[in-house]
Amino acid sequence: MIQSVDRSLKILEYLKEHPKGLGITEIANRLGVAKSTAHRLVMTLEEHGYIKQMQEKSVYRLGLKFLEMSNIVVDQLNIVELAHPIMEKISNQTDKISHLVMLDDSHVIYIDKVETPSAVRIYSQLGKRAPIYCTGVGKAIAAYFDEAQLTRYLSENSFHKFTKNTYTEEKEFRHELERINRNGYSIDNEEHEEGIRCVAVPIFDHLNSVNYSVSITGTSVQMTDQHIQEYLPLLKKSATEISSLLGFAQ
Amino acid sequence: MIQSVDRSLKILEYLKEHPKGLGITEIANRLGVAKSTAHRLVMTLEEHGYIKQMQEKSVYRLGLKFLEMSNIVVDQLNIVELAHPIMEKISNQTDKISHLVMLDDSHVIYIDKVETPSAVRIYSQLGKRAPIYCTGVGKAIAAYFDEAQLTRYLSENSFHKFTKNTYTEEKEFRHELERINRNGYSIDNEEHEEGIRCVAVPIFDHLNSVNYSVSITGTSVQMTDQHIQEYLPLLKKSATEISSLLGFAQ
DNA sequence: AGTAGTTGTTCCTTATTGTGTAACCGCTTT
DNA sequence: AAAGCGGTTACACAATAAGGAACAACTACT
Repeated sequence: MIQSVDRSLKILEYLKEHPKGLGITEIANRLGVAKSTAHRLVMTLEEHGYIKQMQEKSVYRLGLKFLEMSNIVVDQLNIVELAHPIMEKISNQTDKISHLVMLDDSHVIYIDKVETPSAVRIYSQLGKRAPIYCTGVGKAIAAYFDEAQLTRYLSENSFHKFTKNTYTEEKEFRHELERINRNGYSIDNEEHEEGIRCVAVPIFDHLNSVNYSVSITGTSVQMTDQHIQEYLPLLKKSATEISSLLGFAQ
Repeated sequence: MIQSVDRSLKILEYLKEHPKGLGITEIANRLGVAKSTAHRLVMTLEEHGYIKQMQEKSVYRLGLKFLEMSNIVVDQLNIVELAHPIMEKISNQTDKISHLVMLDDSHVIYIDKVETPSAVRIYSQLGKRAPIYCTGVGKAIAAYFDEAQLTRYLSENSFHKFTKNTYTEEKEFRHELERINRNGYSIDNEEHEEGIRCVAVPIFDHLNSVNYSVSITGTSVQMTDQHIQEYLPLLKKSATEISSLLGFAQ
């Protein structure tokens, strides 16, 4: 651990906790170093744009450089890469297919899946689009829509009755979303395809918004309510892991 | 300028330019120091969360710490908070992307944006820096530079011809700024990217100075001169609103 | 108005601290 | 099996960052 670098990063920490800014003397006191030392550290950080001196002088704040950097970080948060090993664990422990989907307007897109050798092959394709209203993964995301998003979705999409369980009434669908939001998970009870059930949970990103979800899928024989309750803790824990890899704090 | 701190920040810069990550040896080579030195610097940065080692080992990337820090920075830029609802109105009424930018030396930084679900996705990133001379938002601000600022800007920056419409002659550029100053709005006529046009207006703060601007962006098909004239009253009114929220008295 | 007490900033000498050399470990390749 | 590639650790030396003191600019109080 290099002392001067460590000190400079501590300065950033202090400024983070004091958004109104700190002066050189305050910084020096907190660090327990001479003013001149603090000054040199601050100058170096300022040179690189990580902190900036306010025009009223005498206070320093965090600089815009962090915006630039965080942007790069967000870009390289490739969710598939991060989520894949976690999904492998899910599939290994449950011996079921796990899916990762992404919100795309009024649909979800399957962006990753993990199969297990012994799991029954269920037709699913990466890149496939599926409706929101009749899939576990879709509903898990929609449960976190705000009112404007939801009304817009409902007005622009009609509900096709794929199976006898498909929700087609707005009122019932809204109830279902509320229930999902309360429970933190959604179930697709053969609403899209006869004989296929799945359980899905939302993934939160660094902005606290839900654009992805992850699910476990199987035939209705493999996925009784009992099975689902058994898998839920693992699935929820996994989603939390993925969320925190995406920078979701708290 | 403290050498070790400077080096550590240079490492962050290298990692920014290599989102796929860099190894210790590569970092050491770029810095022109011994592997052990690079390693110690990297360790210190990692300790604080600014970089992280990937599980496949052997490469380091920027860490999530930047997300955390950038949130603080955004918070203290309360203009974003103030302007956001107004920008939402703009986007809703025009069904186009709106951007808020801030002057930063010889560039502008995108500090907020509002997209609409149906608007064509245009590549734009929060935190991105863009040149002043070839963007609508940049020119809207530069039009209010005083003579000293402008000559300084012109002497320190060269104009790269991104497209056939990019201004590269000082004389023409000065004329353009005068025109913008007279009219109160600027147009980016595919000067930065082919096929993208935008219209931007300046925002005044409590000191009557212009450090921000707000814009509407779209493809050249969506943003004909006619569209721009149609959107202008809304955009100007919105900028006035934001200005007064910042304490601009007039 | 003058003075005492802030602040940030600069200079210079010293020894603390960061540096490079070299060896080491774990891995893949030949 | 050994050579080559990565990252990691140990250590002696001297370059470099640290601290003290003095400065300038500013505010507040007498």
